[in-house]
Amino acid sequence: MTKYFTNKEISRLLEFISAAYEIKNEDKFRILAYQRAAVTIEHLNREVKDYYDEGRLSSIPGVGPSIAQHLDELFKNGDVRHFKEITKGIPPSVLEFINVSGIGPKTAFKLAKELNIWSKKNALDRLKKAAKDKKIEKISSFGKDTQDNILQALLRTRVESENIERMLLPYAYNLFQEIEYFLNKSQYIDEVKALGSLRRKNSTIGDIDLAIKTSNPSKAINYILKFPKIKKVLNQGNKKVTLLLRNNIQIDIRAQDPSEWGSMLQHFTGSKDHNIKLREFARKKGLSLSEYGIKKIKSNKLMKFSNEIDFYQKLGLDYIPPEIREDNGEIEAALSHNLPRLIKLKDIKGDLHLHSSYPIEPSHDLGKSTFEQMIKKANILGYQYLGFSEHNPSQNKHNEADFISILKDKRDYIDKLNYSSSKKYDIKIFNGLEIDIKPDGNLAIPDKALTYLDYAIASIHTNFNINNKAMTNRIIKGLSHPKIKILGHPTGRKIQKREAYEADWDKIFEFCLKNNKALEINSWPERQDLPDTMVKRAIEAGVLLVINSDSHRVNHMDLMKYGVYVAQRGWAEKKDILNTKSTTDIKKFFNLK
DNA sequence: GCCGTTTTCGGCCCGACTGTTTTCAGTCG
Repeated sequence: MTKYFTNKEISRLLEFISAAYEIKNEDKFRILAYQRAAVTIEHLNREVKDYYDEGRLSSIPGVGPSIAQHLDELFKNGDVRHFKEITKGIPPSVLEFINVSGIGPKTAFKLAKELNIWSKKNALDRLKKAAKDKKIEKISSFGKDTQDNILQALLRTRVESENIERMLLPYAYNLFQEIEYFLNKSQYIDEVKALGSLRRKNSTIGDIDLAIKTSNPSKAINYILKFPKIKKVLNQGNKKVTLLLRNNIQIDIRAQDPSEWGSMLQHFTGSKDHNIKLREFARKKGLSLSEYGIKKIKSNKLMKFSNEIDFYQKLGLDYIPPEIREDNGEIEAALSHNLPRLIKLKDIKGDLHLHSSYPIEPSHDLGKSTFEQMIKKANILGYQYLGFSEHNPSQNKHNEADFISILKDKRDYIDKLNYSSSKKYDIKIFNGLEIDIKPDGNLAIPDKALTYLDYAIASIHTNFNINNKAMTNRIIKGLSHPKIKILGHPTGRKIQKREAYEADWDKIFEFCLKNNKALEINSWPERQDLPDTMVKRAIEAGVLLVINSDSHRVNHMDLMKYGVYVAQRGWAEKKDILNTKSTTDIKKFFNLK
């Protein structure tokens, strides 16, 4: 009888084994191997259980014959004998403690032992109490400062566990701009740049990383410390400073000389996985990489780089855009000159998911801006077409005749609009609708009413918790009508609020490819749906995507850029995105004359 | 313990900062 373990549970288990090895002073490369396997599995976009069922556990990167065998045993028996032996004498509380910033395996073990905190339950609360009771400073090799730091870190860990966690990208970006504005006022700071996950345009951001270009780091850092929103300076040296702001956001700032600016950007942009892979690659060429440059290992000679392009070129690589530095094959592609030419915001020629205030008596929320206001904005954005796709009229308040009359009226209105606005703007207006896919897969609108539309988006807004097979069939059935051209916010996830629903995406991709349906990348910051990893999968499957803002008012139309970022992170090129195409091509895709 | 376009054996990313046992281990990114 096989047991089920989630990726997260397996990742935590391997992390615990790694910690146990570290506490026992085992070989550091074995520790590293477990750590790497844990991290890979945490970020895997398929279930480890699927690999097990296929007998391919060791095809997971970082999982070799030994770990594969242990995982095999885990799925078969529910536990692993070898793991039990290793973790013998290691308190489970250690796994809780190492989540606290500043506490690693060794410190965790010592705390657990000296304070006699064994079980996981309430481990952090008990640690906090010990710190408050000044028990930690009495342990040998610990002092008052360490005790204070642990207490402070525990208070922040608390916040994390309450799910306040990570910022959405726009929030992080606005905060960065505020800091940037302040820093740029200093005469000692030549340039300020967002690095880390912010520069890579991750959908969520933990800490804000940024760099300053300066020839006088100590003066520059003194200036930084005057930033008004600082609650606490977490650590401070000659080259970097870590701040905690009043909103509990952590800011890492790194100062570097202009001559080393390029290597520094590369180093601090990450991702960690990308950098590790890059340094391993460099090492094989006898080179060692750091934020200071590229060093020839034999001669110990350091080459400096003022820009990143030269840095990558020195390694024989094409310049890799920050958005795809995730160790997803970009280094190999850069070596063989096969990097994607990522889509840009200016490639976008229109927006096909807009909710106007047109009184359509919808099932969900109506937009707040008029057709005219949105067309005017589209003109400013340089768009060539727009698609209005309000939610379908509510089912329980309307009969078939009502549907037909409402949609016929909207058709007439749009036709007139196309005629009148064509004198003012060169923008084609498409008459769309966003239609609910009901739990049984039927559309929430009578067939006859669909004839008035140019196209429609089908979306799931209710009954998310059905099984994989039922959801897959529901989506495919919902997409089947010829007027349906787009699957809206396909996975249904809301970041930090709702998980994506279960579905067989390979099957859905295949259906879309065969039947000319596009999958949406919804730009709404808390959706960003499809997520980047799914974008990459969809593109590899050959499916066409469309980036939409899902605007409910005029200023939302500026959110398009966040959808473009997701597309970039998923390796999308212009050709992969429907709304980079001309009005004529869109008409063809909609089967219109 | 993992891994391979120099290798199936012999390597394995690199440096900053902190606190304390004051010379370096532990932790982090």
